[in-house]
Amino acid sequence: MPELPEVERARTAIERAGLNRKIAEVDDTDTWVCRPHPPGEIADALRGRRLVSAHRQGKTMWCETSGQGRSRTPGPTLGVHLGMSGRIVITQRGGTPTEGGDRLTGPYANAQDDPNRKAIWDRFTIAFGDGGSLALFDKRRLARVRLDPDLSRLGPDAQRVDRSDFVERVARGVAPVKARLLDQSVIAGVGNLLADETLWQAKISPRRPAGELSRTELNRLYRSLQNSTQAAIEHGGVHTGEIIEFRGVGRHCPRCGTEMTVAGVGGRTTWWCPQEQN
DNA sequence: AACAATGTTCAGTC
DNA sequence: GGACTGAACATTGT
Repeated sequence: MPELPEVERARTAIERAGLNRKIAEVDDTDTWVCRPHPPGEIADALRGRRLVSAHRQGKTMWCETSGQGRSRTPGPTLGVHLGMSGRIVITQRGGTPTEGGDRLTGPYANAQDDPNRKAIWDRFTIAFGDGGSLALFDKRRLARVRLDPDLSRLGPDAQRVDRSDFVERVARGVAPVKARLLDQSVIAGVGNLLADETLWQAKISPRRPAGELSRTELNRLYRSLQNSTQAAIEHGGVHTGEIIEFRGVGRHCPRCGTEMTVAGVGGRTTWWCPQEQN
């Protein structure tokens, strides 16, 4: 699931329900998700502190932490990347399910109250002193947790980049424009579904070489990206986009009725309308 | 059983 | 070195 809109919602959930609660214990024993930190390293760094703010650039999130005890010196930054399927689940005092957090829905709804969920799919957990917790739930296990994450290779956030910066960065090279949009060092936050949605809205073929787009097309692409991103955040995620339900064999373009085309572009399965997207 | 999956990274080629 | 492509990564769902 997680592209920029889902990560933004997770960040908001942390901001609303996960801050300023004392960290009593941390389970960082999944050495794959927490690599390269050895078990206990993240726990030792966080125990006794509090998360004090939640930030995001593209699909990368991080929390700043408080000093310990009377110390005014801030703690380390806790970086979280949701990977392909990670979600943040926050519980309140006494473990009440996810009030204010990201309630599990859709195919994972069953896992919400599954007693085995924690043991099997919670890859990283912070236990707060009040009895609640913040967990990284991730079936696919491609999520990442790390201290003081390196953000230097991320481009500007797709939601905050201004138009001239966007145009200058995207309109380069001979690679397909979709590949350019997916490159996190160019613009951070666009994933496979949001890219298809944006290109469909802008009526631009995903295969067009990025450097050959006209000024008009680039402006349209920028607008479409802003619109589809904002809509996805408000409506609950990229899966709420218009084009998403038209990914599938025999499906038709919701605007013109032409049968959708599928092919690999930029290394990902890509759907587009061959009639309108040129 | 084989393949795709909303993610990143790294090896290899030009 | 930069630009670009494709495979690998761990696991699940179809």
